[in-house]
Amino acid sequence: MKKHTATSDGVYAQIKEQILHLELPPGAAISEIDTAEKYNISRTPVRDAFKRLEREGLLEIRPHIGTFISLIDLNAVSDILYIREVLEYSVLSDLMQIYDSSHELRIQLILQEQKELLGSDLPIDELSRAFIHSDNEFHTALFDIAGRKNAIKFLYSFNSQYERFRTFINFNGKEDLQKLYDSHVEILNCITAKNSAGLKDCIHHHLYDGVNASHDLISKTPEYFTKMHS
Amino acid sequence: MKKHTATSDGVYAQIKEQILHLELPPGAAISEIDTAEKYNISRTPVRDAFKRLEREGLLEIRPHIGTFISLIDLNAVSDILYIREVLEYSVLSDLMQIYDSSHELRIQLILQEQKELLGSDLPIDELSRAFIHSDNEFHTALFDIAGRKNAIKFLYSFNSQYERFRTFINFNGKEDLQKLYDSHVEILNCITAKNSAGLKDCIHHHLYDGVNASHDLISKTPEYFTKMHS
DNA sequence: TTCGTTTTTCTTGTATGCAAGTCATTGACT
DNA sequence: AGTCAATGACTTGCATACAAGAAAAACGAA
Repeated sequence: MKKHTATSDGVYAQIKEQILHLELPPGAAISEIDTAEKYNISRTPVRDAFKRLEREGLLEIRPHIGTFISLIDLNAVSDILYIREVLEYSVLSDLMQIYDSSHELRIQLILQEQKELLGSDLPIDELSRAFIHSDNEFHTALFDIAGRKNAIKFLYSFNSQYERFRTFINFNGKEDLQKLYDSHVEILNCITAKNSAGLKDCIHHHLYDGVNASHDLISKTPEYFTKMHS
Repeated sequence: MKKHTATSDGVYAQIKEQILHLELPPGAAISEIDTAEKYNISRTPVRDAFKRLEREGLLEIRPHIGTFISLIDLNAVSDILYIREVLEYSVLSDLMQIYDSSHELRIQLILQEQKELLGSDLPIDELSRAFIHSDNEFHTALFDIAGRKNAIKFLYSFNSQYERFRTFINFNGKEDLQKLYDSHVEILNCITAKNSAGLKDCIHHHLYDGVNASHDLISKTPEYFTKMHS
């Protein structure tokens, strides 16, 4: 257990991280009073944090029954991926028109960081965590250069379910992260080459390949997931 | 004042409505304790509601100072419009491929309702309210038919700022609502005619025309708006 | 008068006690 | 034994008291 910030925002951030990294597994119960005692604070800030996490889809509060870590909703993940694909293609298409060498350093630094991560010998959970962070930085930088920083902020504000799912599938192994890195390079190549059709394909594969390859991993821990009705 | 549901969700809904309809004007102060007394409840459920509204961008809570109805952020509205335009064009493009006469009744009923509203002699604020509701139903129905009901749910979950702005510009008069209705018909025509390029134009005008025509209205009540830095 | 300090009075943040609902267990009755 | 009702042990929802901070108001000294 880390530092106790003793404030509502603090417990929110800590619990959220634990949920996203699956340290608090989907379906598990988590009570206000236990959490309050754990952090040596009262129920009030814990309640605030819980309500926030509920709205992000990470907690399920059942009044007078209990609070539970929400199951991973693959339908929600699918919806997020769709929105993200559409939005990202639009923004990066615009970016193609204005991208030039003055932006190259910023992007290359991020890609370099990812390359080094892949070459390191970190344990898979830490590697996944660091890589996802860098991945988000990569996409944020592209959106920022395109003048759409707020658009990706919006995306990140409700993609918690997706981030958690990414952590889950990354347990599969380093290879998937390598593929993510490769597709980052491809995306950048499409942008510099002004290859619009290629960009569309790259984005699609970047988002969906990992998901589509995760079926057997899902079936190993079906208790983490809601029943798909499709 | 209406019914007091005496619960957190109740005050949330009521205050939100008052903000969206500008009954609580941007910039105005609103305190927890006053609100609690007004609804004959304690501060706790009021605080829950306030925090929710803060996250939607409708309130600004300044600790130990006060809580205020947020100013209308035109940059945020612009971001929402961009996201909405991109997403709506993508979804309606997909819809073009599957739309047929079996969906016609559902849509025509909504358009008929809008036509009747325009022909009625309701006061402008009630008319605006009812028309916006019907407008949302129109777009929701289209998304639903396209199989993307959740995508528009996401949109609606963070477009509070935009809805409030729409209420504001609708005070301009009935003509803008008539234009919205006309563009609904145009959008539908593009879909049935499978006219992709026309659809893109229609959506753009549908979203932006009202906004672009609102500059003089904005300058009449500049205290409602944050300073644009563009 | 004017400036600086102190106090008073607001605000929201937090802690805690009570109310109300749900579910599991228990126990009495058939 | 089997069935059903009551009780108790949890949970979250709400009410209220107190703490902490910020700003305006009041006050005193130059």
